[in-house]
Amino acid sequence: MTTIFWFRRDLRLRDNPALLAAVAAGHGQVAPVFILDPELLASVGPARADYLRRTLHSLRDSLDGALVVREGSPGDTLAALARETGATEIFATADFAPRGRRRDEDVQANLAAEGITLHFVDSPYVVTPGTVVTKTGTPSKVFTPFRRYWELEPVPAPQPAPEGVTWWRGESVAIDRMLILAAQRRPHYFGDLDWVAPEGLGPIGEAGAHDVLQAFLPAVAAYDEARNIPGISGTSRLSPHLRFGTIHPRQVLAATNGDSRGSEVFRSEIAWREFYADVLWHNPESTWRVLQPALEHLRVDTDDAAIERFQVWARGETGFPLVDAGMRQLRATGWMHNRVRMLAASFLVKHLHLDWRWGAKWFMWCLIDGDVASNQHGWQWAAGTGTDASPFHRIFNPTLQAERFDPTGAFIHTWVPELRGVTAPDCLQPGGGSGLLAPAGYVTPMLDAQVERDEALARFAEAREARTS
DNA sequence: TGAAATGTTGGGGCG
DNA sequence: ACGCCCCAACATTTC
Repeated sequence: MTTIFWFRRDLRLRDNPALLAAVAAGHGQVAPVFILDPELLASVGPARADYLRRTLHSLRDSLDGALVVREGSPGDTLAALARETGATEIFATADFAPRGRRRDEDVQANLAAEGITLHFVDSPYVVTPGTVVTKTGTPSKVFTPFRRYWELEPVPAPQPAPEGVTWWRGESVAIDRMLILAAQRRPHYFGDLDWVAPEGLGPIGEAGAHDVLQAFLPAVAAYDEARNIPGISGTSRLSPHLRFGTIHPRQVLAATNGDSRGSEVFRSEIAWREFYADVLWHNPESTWRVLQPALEHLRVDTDDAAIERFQVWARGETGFPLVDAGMRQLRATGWMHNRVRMLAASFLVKHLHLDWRWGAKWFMWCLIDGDVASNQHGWQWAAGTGTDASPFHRIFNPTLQAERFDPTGAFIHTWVPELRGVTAPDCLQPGGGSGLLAPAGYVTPMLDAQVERDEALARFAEAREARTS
């Protein structure tokens, strides 16, 4: 009897244990479905929705056009599809983010009432969130011990794509309805910030993911140093593919298991992704609530002037070249180099005195790899509010970061064209330098970094005092 | 996966 | 030869 395979964050055919389970249970007869859930899509950012749309076209191609796309609530849609196909079993890869967990529990219960079994198999992670525990059986709140236990977990070998499957074919709505349903909920502080359709997204879909991985392999050995320089292509660029599961981290680890310092550091970055998923599993509220009680009442600005500052930051017009370069890269490509993400986040929290949630929201709006666990905890790390986060008083100096990580100004010149006529070290300075030939067209710095650093530390002291008194 | 302030040390110039 | 000072380089502390 035909089974249903519900695609979610695992948009691939290779190394997909849940899909293999669906094929086995259906004796080769499977109805592959992706559901456009208006409720969920409404708060998905436009960049990621567009990326997902392209990925779905690629998935449909690799299924010979058989991907069934339906619009509606997952429970009703799956029940209807079960009636059409006669299926009584549905398979999906388990989801571990708070909203997905809630949805999956509801859908599973509703389908069970109709005699349909929804099976959850595998996870988007090498090690399923919640399984890594210390010797005392408690989850690890600190990354380094987490990684030590994580590394001890067995890594199953990647499995091939299913063969000899007869894909069920049925009616679909247009994949491109994604663009209409997505990005409906805009926070007020975005104002009229427009969305720039990202360019240069790189190879799309499952085949694209493997192309990206292959292209990265020669660079793995140098990853430990190269990954910090935004001006060179030293990172894997796999994040959007891991986000949508066009490749599984198992497959990535299997290909990068060398013993160079570079591959060790790269595996560690995979471990960070899994650590954050694990933290979210144990603390679903950490999506929007700080994990450090001491910083719950850190004073942040929310008035009109603060909203204006937020938008200057989002547009990449702060006058701090490396921050602006990163923010413009984000808008133009839907992706930002991690080194610059950390700097931009530090700047929003420590120099602009804004709520990290605003920044996290903007990143989720623009990022093609935007993932609740990694994004929110990355922000909590930068804001000093997370578990095992950077202490609040670690404040990035935008100029020093530029001197260290973009010493020639290559990255700045790519994204801040106004500064192309200005060479390093001038182009690394606020406003692009204070030489006689001040760069035409570039903005003057929106603030004095020294002054705002002191202000951030004062607010930090204030929050700590309020906590202890 | 901070930065800045403060402290320590040791080489070398100099009287 | 010796003490003194300067200061770069590095280490530690503080925010």
